[in-house]
Order: sequence, then structure tokens, then C-alpha cells
Amino acid sequence: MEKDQCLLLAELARARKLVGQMEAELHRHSANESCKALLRELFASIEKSICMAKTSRPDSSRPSSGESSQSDPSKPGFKDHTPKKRKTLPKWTSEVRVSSAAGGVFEGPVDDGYSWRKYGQKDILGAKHPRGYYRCTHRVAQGCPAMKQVQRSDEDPLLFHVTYHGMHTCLRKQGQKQRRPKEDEHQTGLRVEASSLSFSFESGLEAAAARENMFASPATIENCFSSSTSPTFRSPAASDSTFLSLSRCAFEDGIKIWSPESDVTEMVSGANSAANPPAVDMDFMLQELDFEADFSSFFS
DNA sequence: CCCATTTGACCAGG
DNA sequence: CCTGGTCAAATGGG
Repeated sequence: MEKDQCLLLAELARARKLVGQMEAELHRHSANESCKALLRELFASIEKSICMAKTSRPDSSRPSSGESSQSDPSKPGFKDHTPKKRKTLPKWTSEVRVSSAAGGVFEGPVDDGYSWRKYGQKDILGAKHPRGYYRCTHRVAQGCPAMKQVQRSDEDPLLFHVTYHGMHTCLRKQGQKQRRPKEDEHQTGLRVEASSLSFSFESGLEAAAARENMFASPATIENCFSSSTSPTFRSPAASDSTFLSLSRCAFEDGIKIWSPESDVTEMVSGANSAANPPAVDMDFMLQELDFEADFSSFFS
């Protein structure tokens, strides 16, 4: 409807893409950490602007929720896998060139800071090399919807086309080994670290913006998070909140949602207490509100 | 023994 | 029907 808003979103997406490219450049030239941090904040700012532009939309809409017909292995003969909606996930591609000099052996899936589990491989028509299908390791544990496809270039064995689907909602700890002895052991303390948020591109607006501009991989930017030298404290608390808003994206159907308020509010309040303009926090809380609304309607 | 990968079959969309 | 994407049993590695 609102054409202005659409244009705004498109432009913001463009800015985000550009920032992503710049981040890639910086990364390539091994810029110092402060530059990356700045860029990160810039990215976060853009992201926040996008969210603001989105939430200013009066239109009410919710994803047509299928219900949780998730894993029920007790049904032999009748397949119950959920092939429903998975086109709501944002999608972007990136080309990864791996240098044989670095590390020696190029193990196909370039390590982008996340842990992936391969779940399939398929020969693609017209491609010499098969395409690998990966999903986030924490898919079941945290409901992380992120997936990626890795395809080796036809004749350049050092070039990989990586297509990402969805953004990571999982939070992995760094520096410390993520020890999860048993995931059915009521590790309440552990599972809270995931805040999966329900959101989907129901409005063609941002879907259009996202797909049209193919914004350059947030994954690489998130890499900055993981590779940043301060393990426990990211310097600005804003990083966390915006990062969170980043992950309010879309996620797969049938995934359990647990206590979104515990961690989120904690983070938000943390951002409040930190050096952060109040306006930003308010905006963020607005987003949260919007979220909860969407969320409850999702359930009822 | 637990977890990730492999791999052929299955499924849905075009 | 063809093809890309996903599932899940089998397999292998730590």
C-alpha cells in the first residue's frame, strides 16, 4: 500500500547491503576491531530503522499459523513431516572463496562461525558438484531456523556459493565450551539463552525489500560478534538488543517457543541501564510490544 | 555410546 | 513428470 514506506524499506535494505559489503571488505583486509565495531553499530542502526519503518505500519496481520504437527514418530505408515511453509524465511546468498593457502585443505562448508549439521546432498542439474544442505546444529535445541546451502562452483574449486535461509536465533557461548550434557535434563538455565521470536514476512513489503536487495549476509556481521575478542561482554549493550531485533525474523513452523520474556526483558533492561539513549530503548520496547501482540495472536 | 554425515527414497512445486 | 529440497535409516568417527 504505502509506497513511501516501501521505498523507505527498500532504501534501508540497500544501505544494509552496502554495509554488509563494506564489512566483508574490512574483514578481508583484516581491519582493526574498532572499525568493525563501528560498522556493526551502523548495521544495527540501519536494522533498527528498518524495524521502525516496519512497525509504523498500522496494518494488523499474523502468519496463518499451521499447528504443531511436529515430531510424532509414533505414527508408522503415515508421514507427518511438516512440509508447510518455509518460504517466509529471508534468503540471501554470498559467494565464499576459500584460499587453498589458508589452512591447506578446503573443507567445503567454510566455517562461518556457526555450527551446521548437514542433512542432505543433492546433485543439481547442470552443476558438476552436488549441493549440500545444512541446518543449524541448534535447530532442535533452540529452534534455530537458520539453514544454508553450499554449492561448489563448477570449475573453480575454491569458490562456493552459499545460500542462507533464515537468520540464527541461537546464541552460542564463546570461549567456553558449550557443554550440553543432556538436553532433556531440564536445563532451564541453559535453554533460556535462546529467545526465539515469532515473526514472518506476511507483508509483502519487507519480503520484497529483502529479496529484491539480497542484503549481504548478516552472518558475516554476526561473525564479528563471535570473533570479537571480548568474550563475555560485548562492549555496548546496544549490540545485544539490536542483535536481538535482528533475529526477530521468521522461523519454522512447529517449533516450540519458550518463555520469550525472561531473556528478552533482561536484555532490554540491560540496554536501558547502559549508556543508551532512552528513545532507542523505547523504540525497542515498542518493537517488543508489537512482538508480544503478534505472538499471542499466534497462539490463540 | 553419542552425534554428525551419508545416501537413497520420498515429497511438493513448477 | 522432472527437479530441488527434506527425511531418516544406516554408517562412521570421536
